[in-house]
Amino acid sequence: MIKRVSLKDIANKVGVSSALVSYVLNEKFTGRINKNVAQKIRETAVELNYRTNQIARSLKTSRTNTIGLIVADISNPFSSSMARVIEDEAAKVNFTVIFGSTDENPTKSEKLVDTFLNRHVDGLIIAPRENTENVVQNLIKQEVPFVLVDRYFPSIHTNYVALDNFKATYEAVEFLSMSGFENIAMINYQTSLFNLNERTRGYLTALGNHTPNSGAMWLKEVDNANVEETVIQSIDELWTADQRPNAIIFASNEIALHGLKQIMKLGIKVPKELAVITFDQLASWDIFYSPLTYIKQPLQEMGQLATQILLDCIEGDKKIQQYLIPGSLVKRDSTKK
Amino acid sequence: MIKRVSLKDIANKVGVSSALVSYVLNEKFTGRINKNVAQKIRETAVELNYRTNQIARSLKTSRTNTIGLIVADISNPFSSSMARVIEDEAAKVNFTVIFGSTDENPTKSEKLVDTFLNRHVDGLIIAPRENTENVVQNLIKQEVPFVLVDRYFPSIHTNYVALDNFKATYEAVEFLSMSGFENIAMINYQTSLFNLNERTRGYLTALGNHTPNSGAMWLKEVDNANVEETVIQSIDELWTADQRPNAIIFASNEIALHGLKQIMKLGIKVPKELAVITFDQLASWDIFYSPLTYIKQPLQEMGQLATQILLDCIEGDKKIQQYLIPGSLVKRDSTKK
DNA sequence: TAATTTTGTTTAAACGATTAAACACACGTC
DNA sequence: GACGTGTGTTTAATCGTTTAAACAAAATTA
Repeated sequence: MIKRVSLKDIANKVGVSSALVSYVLNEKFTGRINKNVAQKIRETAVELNYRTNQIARSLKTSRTNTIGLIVADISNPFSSSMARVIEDEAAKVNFTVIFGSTDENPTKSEKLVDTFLNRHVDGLIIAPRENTENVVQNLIKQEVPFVLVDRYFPSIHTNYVALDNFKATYEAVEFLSMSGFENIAMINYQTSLFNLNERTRGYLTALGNHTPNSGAMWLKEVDNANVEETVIQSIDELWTADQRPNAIIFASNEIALHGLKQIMKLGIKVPKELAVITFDQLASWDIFYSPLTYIKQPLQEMGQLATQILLDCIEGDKKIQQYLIPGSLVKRDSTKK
Repeated sequence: MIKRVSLKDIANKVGVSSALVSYVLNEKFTGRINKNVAQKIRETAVELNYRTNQIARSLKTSRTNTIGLIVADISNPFSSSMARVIEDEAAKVNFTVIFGSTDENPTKSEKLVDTFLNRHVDGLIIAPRENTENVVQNLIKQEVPFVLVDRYFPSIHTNYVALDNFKATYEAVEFLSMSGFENIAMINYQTSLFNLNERTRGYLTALGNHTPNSGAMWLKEVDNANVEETVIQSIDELWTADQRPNAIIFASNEIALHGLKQIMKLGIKVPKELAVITFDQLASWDIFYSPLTYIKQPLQEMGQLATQILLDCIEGDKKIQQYLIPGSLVKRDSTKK
């Protein structure tokens, strides 16, 4: 790359000290500085095409105006949509976002946090993977500003912004019941992640209320490491069971995509034979032959809130902020009786 | 944030100069340095939980080990998948990726490039938007290492990696013809972007070869600023025309999603009444009632190649590298006669 | 034994900004 | 004429690394 123009270059050209140039360009002490000199400096800066060296500035100010975003996989539509919201929100205050995907891999998680801290990000937004409580604890110990999104650990006192998963699935089940679907199945991950288990809890609680003693015969939990296969198997099992469900809730967009494929393969009629509710807002849901009813996560709100909380935190705000945001059930053909 | 440990802290604790600590931790002059002292330094570094301040290092070395990725919209599956590949490829050589979305907005494009250059990224990977030749020209003038992906300007001599769009659509049309679909429509953007026009050119050329004098009566070009509406309108027009097409190619995943919805709405039977081919590999294509035949872009290969070329370029390689990579047609139900 | 080489380490100057403190000068005041 | 007060600008230290060059002591050579 070509040699870049520094404050000193401007200073030399104008015939002043580089301190003065810095003051002018940062609009400090505007009252005291000679108007003509200031003008001259600004003109020369433009003329030489000066751009601040953020690196040097960061070293001095120990602020990088950078947010680190850590998600499971940036190519997942949920993550990338969130990334987009955060990017926009950060840009408003001149922050940039660097990102990394953990692949739900604990070593990668730690490594990413490390890398980002080496780069002195001002703060982190993290969708933490399973069993990374220690990573989070470390961040607290090091007083790194951070916010958890989507997922959080109820046992750790941190900032977080997440969907009210319990309420969301509870309401989904309730809606199905009200619509006349009584045999409601659900496929979720076999996991220790609190937020996902809240989905199961919402499901079971609502079932308890509406169809007493239904037990958990229609709850399937699939293997994170082998989602496709175990989802297919779950659908098969549900469909060959003595008593078939007539509705199903998929607890994630990934599960839903595999599940729907198997539903198509088995020729199951949606919603006639099986009503379907899924999570997240995906373009895909529109082009399924029976447009899907889905639980919409308020991505925009969650992303903005998370960014805002992080910025507060970076500004030194010590107050811990925790938000559970309600989802909304978007009702369409796949749950029409 | 808590005060961080510096080289000096280690140096003081061990009783040596910080230069020596730097040499040890960077494994320079390993032959000369006393093994015991080196060992002691390494131990102390671990003990104090030292992490290099990348900012300081960057200032000195003028290398940030950072790649700037500029796409139209990170939440688009094509962009986010590409981002993921680039992230992984960059991580292998300890590079981090910062990203920004231009929204196909020229001012935002320039601003992003500016921001990233201020942050002294070592290089850029860009999917350039329409009419940003000047931005690209500026990068060349400033000798900033960069690679264009997906899109490029044939008039400017730059590194690029893109799909062989001409060939891809040519082959798609050819395949449809061979399968017995003669009345082939295409919906593309009304644009000046070379790569998209190559799709049109491939389509028209193939048509010329296979169904002489068919003209362009089935070619529709939609408005970038108003995609949904104009796609719907295009489908309607095609379907009410004197002579209906019996096959259609959607030139992007965005166009396809809108188009498929309208196809569903009109009750058009795929592939009986209308065969469909679309671009990109999306999960959505699997859950359309007639799984879609699509032109798969070799994302993995493109992302890796782009990153590799950029790294070469950063290393000082002056050779311009240009790649057009063939896509592959994944044949499924939506084009079965 | 003196000169040279090798070995191990330190010194000090960068990188490019920020910013507290110092400075020089003009002006008014007692 | 001594003193304060404002005004406009500069000096110089600092952030935490890297790295060429200097240095001192020990080992080798002549």
